[in-house]
Amino acid sequence: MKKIAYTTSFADRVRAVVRTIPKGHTMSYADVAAKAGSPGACRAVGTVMKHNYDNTVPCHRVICSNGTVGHYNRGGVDAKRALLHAEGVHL
DNA sequence: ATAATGACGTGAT
DNA sequence: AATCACGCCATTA
Repeated sequence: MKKIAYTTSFADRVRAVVRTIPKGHTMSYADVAAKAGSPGACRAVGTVMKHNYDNTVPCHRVICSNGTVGHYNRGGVDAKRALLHAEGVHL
C-alpha cells in the first residue's frame, strides 16, 4: 500500500467524512473535500472515491454541488439515483 | 520525478 | 438555459 504522510491518508479522511453523512442526506464533493481538509479538492475526492470500494462508505450520498448525481462505481448512476431516492433524497 | 487523467466547480460566452 | 473553457487536488501510469 502507501506510506501515510500524516496519520491517515487523504483518501482515509475523505472516507471518514463520507461515512459521517447521515441517511437521507447528501454532500457535494467540494463539501466533502473541504471537510476533509482540502477545499477545492473536489476532483481529488472523486479520484479517491473511484478507488474506494469500502461498503462502510456511502459514496452514493456524495453528489455534485449543482445537484447532479455524478458517477458511481458500483452499479452506475442509475443505481446511485435509486439509492438516494430510497433514502428520501429526491433530485 | 514528470505527464496525463478524473466519480468536480465556477465563471464566462 | 446551455455550452465552452480553465482551474483544482490527488491518484495512476
